[in-house]
Amino acid sequence: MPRPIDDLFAPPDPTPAPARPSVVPVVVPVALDTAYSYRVPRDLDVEPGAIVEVPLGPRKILGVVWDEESAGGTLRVGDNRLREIERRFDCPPITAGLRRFVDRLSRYYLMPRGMVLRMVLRAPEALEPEAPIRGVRLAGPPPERLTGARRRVLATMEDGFAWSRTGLAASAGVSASVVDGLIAQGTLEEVWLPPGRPPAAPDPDHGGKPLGPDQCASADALVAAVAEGAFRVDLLDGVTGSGKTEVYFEAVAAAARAGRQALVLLPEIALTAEFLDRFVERFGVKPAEWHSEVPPKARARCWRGVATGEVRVVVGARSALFLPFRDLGLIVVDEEHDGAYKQEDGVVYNSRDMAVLRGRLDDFPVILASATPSLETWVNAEQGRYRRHSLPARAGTGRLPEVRTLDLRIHRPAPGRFLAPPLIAAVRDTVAAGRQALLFLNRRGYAPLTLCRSCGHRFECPNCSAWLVEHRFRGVLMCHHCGHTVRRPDACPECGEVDGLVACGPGIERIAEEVALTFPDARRLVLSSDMPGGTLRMKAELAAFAEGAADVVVGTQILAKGHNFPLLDLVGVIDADLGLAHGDLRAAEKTFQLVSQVTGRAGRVSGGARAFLQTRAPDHPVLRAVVAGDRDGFYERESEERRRAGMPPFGRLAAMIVSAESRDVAFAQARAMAAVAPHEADRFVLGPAEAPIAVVRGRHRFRLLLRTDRATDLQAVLRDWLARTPPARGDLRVQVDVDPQSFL
DNA sequence: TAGATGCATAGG
DNA sequence: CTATGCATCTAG
Repeated sequence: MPRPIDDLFAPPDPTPAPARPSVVPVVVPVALDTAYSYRVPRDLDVEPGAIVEVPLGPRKILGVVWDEESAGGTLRVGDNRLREIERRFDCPPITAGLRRFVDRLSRYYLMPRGMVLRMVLRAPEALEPEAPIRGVRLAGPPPERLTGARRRVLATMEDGFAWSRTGLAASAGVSASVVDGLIAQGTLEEVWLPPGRPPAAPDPDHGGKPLGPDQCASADALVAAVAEGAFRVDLLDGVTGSGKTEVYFEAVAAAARAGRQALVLLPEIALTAEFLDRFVERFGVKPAEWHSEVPPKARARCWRGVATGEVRVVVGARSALFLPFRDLGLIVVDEEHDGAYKQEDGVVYNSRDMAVLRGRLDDFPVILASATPSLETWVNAEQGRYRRHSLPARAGTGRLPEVRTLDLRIHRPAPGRFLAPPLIAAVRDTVAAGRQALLFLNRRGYAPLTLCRSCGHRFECPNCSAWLVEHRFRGVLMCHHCGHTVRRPDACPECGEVDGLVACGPGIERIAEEVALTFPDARRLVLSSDMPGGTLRMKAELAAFAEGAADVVVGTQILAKGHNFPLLDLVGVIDADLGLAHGDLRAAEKTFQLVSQVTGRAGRVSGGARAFLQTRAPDHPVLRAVVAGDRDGFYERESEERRRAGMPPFGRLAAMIVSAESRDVAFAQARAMAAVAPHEADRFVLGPAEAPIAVVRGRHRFRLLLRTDRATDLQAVLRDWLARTPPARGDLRVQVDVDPQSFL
């Protein structure tokens, strides 16, 4: 065969092919930090990044061939007792960028490298080619005995197409054995169906709304950043409803045009059906999705497609950051301030920060979008590390609502009630005008405190010394710290008084009750994350409300998150002081974000919308900033206060999380660790009231906070603390939390 | 992390 | 004596 002409003029290969290394480092997805050495069989070709199967102790597990320089130990080249790599999977290698990402993340959060790699290898089915699906198609005459079930199957098959066995059974409403019976009769025959394809590539020119002038300017800057392709961070900072999504869609389109992959991170993607619709509108196809509710097959397909480069755009939750992109050219972190970006369980990491790290390691731009940026992002923009693009006004015909406080000391609700008269009047007007009202209270249940009228006994959690919250609908008292639940008693356990228990303060159920009494003719809807039906039902109800299926919605946090309610004219915040009181050092920031987001739901399409903040502290700077729409003023004051207190982002904050199944065991360890806290100059705090901060999967957790002013390496301080920590015994676990978002 | 091992205790 | 449960150890 003649050689191509270019080859004839190519200089001869200057160096002979390097001898294949006979021993390579392999990182395995278990709690180990250093790579282990394995021999490479003669007939096997492996390079760093190759995904392999290796023996480890008694089992065989996945591993990734690592780089000698960063393997974390020395390669045991001379050791003749090394075990051998079993096989190499037929799939693209993990890129150098992702390997460096695993290295850096594990250092930053003091996690064993293997545990971080485990998050990359989360779809083991993706490594084997997808098996063809057993399908059936019509092949012969109807069976002799034509039962009802069989008739339904045949009716379903009338379209003449091949069906998968399970799909057919489900669609016809019969069990799979009916289908098998028809195969045995010769009516149907078995065929192999090709496995499903990964989602089609988005079309950057499919559609798009015309952008306003501010949107255009921002979009142009972001598109230019993507075209240039180098690392930088852009903050897209636009008020609620300013059309940020459309703006960053242009950056995604630019990445698609440049033939590079893009990742859009969303908090709590399971709820964002609306986002997917907008994506389809803009790009003509659905994006590949990656989050915990994606079923295994689709998950494997997504992973594989991302690795081969076939999948161009992924929309995902925080874990999508660990997908093995072949050529990632852009990450967008939408609602970057959202706490859902922080993983608090297992490997602790904040994916907003790690998105920036990934962009730096692979040299591509990262876009952070939010109407209420986190303080650290705002400060980074102020200091010029991030470029800031502001969208100060709503897109289209929308206008920001007029926000005012309602001083509850003046506008007193009726006894035992929680809605102030002006808010009641506003709801009435709004509903009468055929528009919608939203009442927000960030507290689940009926009442946060139950006490005995005759002896003053308070119901407290035996684990946490927090008040038990009454859930009247379920008839229980429940601890929101640890989940401890008891049936609501009729009599006081202290003095035995019957029917003397009173509910104090409002929860969302109680507001719903008051709304039903106050507006009996309005169509009402209650939404709370703990209601039966889960995500699916919530999604449906949010969509129904957006379409006008109710006049008044009462709900918790869930209402603050990015939904578009075109008919919404009024927002009432039942307790705007909630969240300002407790000891969370980010309380002001979080309250500002939450109240801004929830009031920002109104007036998305038309002007004249209003928002009321019920409060006992109308002069609180956070509320005044929301009322005045003075975002920059708020951020300036808050950052000044943080700077003075040496709190993040100006000082370093970290925590040890101590957990065990037994509260006492965990607490004892926390105390012991407090005794060896690292450095006199570092200020150290055991969690507030020395109470467990949470119970996660049945484990009581304490958090030990470390605040340090030293310009030293936080990791070094923590490593030192860990080293002097008394050894964890039994099921006790100690883990590090760098820059915790809250310590309550 | 997960499986193997070793030790203490309960039951016959 | 075995069965069982739990803490501890270790992997190339």
